[in-house]
Amino acid sequence: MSPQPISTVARQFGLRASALRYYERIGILSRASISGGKRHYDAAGLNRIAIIQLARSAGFSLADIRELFTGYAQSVPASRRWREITERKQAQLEDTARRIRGMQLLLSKMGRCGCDGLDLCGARIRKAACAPGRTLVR
Amino acid sequence: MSPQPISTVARQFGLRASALRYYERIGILSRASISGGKRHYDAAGLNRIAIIQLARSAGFSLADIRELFTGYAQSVPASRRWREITERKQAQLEDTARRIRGMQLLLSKMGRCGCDGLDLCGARIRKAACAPGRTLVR
DNA sequence: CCTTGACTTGAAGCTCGCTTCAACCTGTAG
DNA sequence: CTACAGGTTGAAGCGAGCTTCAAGTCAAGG
Repeated sequence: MSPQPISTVARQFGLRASALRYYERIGILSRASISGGKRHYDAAGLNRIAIIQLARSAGFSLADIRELFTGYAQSVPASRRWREITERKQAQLEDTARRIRGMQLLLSKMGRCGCDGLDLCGARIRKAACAPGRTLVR
Repeated sequence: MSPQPISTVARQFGLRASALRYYERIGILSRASISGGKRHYDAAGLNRIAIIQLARSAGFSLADIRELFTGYAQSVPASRRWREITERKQAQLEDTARRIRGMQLLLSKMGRCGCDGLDLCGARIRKAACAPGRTLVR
């Protein structure tokens, strides 16, 4: 398969061309070869985009992804990079998940609020005894 | 308790004074009475801030909170407002939680990647057969 | 040759929830 | 009186992850 233009690649991955250019600008995509004033992506480029997409969908920030590509000595194999980086990410996600569970608990209490007016409700929250719950999560 | 100055209130709630002024500006806090060129918060003001804090900790955006305060006819009691709004939020949180679980699953697959080079790994992702997992979560 | 369409560039804009800044005002202590 | 603490205002900045815009370039088709 010959190198493809940016619009084709973008469509393939469900991205906008502007996103690909942005990735290049911030250095997570190496500069695409430009011929005839236009970018063309070969297999290596497509592979990298695939990695970016997968990592994004697992919650990686673009900074995380840059680290994956450029934060290790060349000799470090992909497998170890993934292992190290995914471990950190797991911890972060676990944390996020915990906060979400806290919010859900709080929400279920809030849904059972019996106050007439919001002011009263606020007063009860301040006394930490309102139906919406007395534990501030965080 | 007499009306308190902004710095005291901010400290009480663990906010910055600038945040309180911001809330006022975007209309989720009613304009504080100003005497001697300075804001002073009475019980009603404090109650409202307490509600805002609780709602924030349950994942409400400031727009959600504005709706809670001003998106209903005056006659609608607090209890019903909470019920309606928390139901929507529960659904959103459930959705977020699902996506997080998807990410965790994906991450655990990624951690077991055995690829040597990232390019190879990307190629496998493209063929949807790489260790990091073949299901793109969303 | 001219138009069209797809691309290029750098710069600026967007959302969210604030924070920071500069310039100014007010009340109190010494 | 001055100095100082602690406010006030509007405007601008931040970070993340892009998108949008204006102006220019390039190749193909008629």
